[in-house]
Amino acid sequence: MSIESGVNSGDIKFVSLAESVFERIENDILSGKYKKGETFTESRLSELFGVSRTPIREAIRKLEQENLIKVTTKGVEILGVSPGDIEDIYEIRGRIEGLAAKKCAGIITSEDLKKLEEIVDLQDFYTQKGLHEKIRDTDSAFHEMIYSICGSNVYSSVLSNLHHRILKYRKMSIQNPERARRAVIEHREICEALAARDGELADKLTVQHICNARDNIMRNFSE
Amino acid sequence: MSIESGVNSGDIKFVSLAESVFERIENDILSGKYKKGETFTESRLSELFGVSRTPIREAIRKLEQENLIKVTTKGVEILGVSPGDIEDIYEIRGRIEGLAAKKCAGIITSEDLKKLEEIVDLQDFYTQKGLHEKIRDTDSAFHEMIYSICGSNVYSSVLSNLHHRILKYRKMSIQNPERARRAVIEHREICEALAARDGELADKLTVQHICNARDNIMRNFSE
DNA sequence: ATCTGTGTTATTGTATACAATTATACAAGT
DNA sequence: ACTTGTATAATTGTATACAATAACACAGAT
Repeated sequence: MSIESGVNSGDIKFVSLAESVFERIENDILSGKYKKGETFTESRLSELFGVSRTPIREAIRKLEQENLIKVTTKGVEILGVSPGDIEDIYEIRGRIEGLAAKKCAGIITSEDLKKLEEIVDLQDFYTQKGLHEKIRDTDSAFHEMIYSICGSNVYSSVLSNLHHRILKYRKMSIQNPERARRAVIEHREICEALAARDGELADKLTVQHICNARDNIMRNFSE
Repeated sequence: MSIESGVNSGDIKFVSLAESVFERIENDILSGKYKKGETFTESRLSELFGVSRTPIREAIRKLEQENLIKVTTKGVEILGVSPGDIEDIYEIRGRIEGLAAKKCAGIITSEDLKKLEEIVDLQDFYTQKGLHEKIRDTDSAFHEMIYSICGSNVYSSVLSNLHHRILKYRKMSIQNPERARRAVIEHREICEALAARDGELADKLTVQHICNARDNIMRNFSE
């Protein structure tokens, strides 16, 4: 995130090379930079990122665990996320993200609510400006915040992982200005339901929101 | 698995130390051997498993990715799976495992079906003998097979991960002989629905099966 | 007594050397 | 032509040495 948004304390956190390499490779895969089937040797990645094989290997283990790569005797093979996976991801999110929203309604604090509304305001602002990357980042922030608030590590990790995996496609989706505007409105409605502590409504609105997002993405594929 | 069950080819697969250490630690955590909050230094794990820190660290990265441990500056802290997580896991499985079964009905082959029935036969056998570990292993095998057959990496990885995490509690559950017998019957019914290619029925039976398993486990907690 | 600074120790993070494994090319035999 | 064996090279797997970082204990000042 940017300077003003992510700073809660002035702490300077040490980030290992292994961790940053992991994040860079993950992002490259999820944003479609590497093609499915492409292979890299550890040495190649090592010189590509300018670090030794040790942190590369640690990053590889994490990517392996996320099913984004496959380790073979010839190197690391990119698996990535196929268009076919997208439908499954939306199917699952459609069934459980509403529940997460319902959980939120019962326990959300006024500070959480304020933060959530600020995120939507920002998303609104970026949508009017047409800044796609920023729109997607605030969109991510909204959903991640819901996952975080809902108070369940299980829901949070499952949903976060699924939402994360469709990075590339969400960016495509949001380039449709009509859909981008609609998404802001839907996020606002979810906020209002949470503010009213109406779990059933938050559930219903979230399910509908995900269904709409799914339809929009699938339209992109058929065009 | 045992010698006779897992052998499809005579291949002797090389398994790295990192991989086997990962599996051993994961199993130790999931079976409740290590308590939540317990910490280990890498050196301690290193001498515990008789290997250098390198494979230990690679195993740690994978466990970290599974949210089973947390790496701190003082060592590796065990997070494990809390009883509170169990309800969430069943809630999610209850919503999506039925869908996976439905997918299976459309594409299952007769070989798959035969294997699945063999698993249930074995589970039946072990249930009559009262061999808890074996019962749980065949129970795992049944569900993992469904995940594998359904033809979706997304469903498979999400469900497999969730199912895997409740290892300890499933063992407890199955020690109730009445529940163990019931589980065999329910598995058979799911098999029959799949054999008849009845997706709706397979869905409904699977959802009910998970609901029953959940109720049984929750009973264990309240007693 | 409490806070603060500093040296020490313990621990994780990284690089590198070496071992083990697997793939590949090529030759020889059938 | 095709298989089979073998040497070679490429790659992953592991151990170890060292660097960076963070925790800790303790002395000294206020």
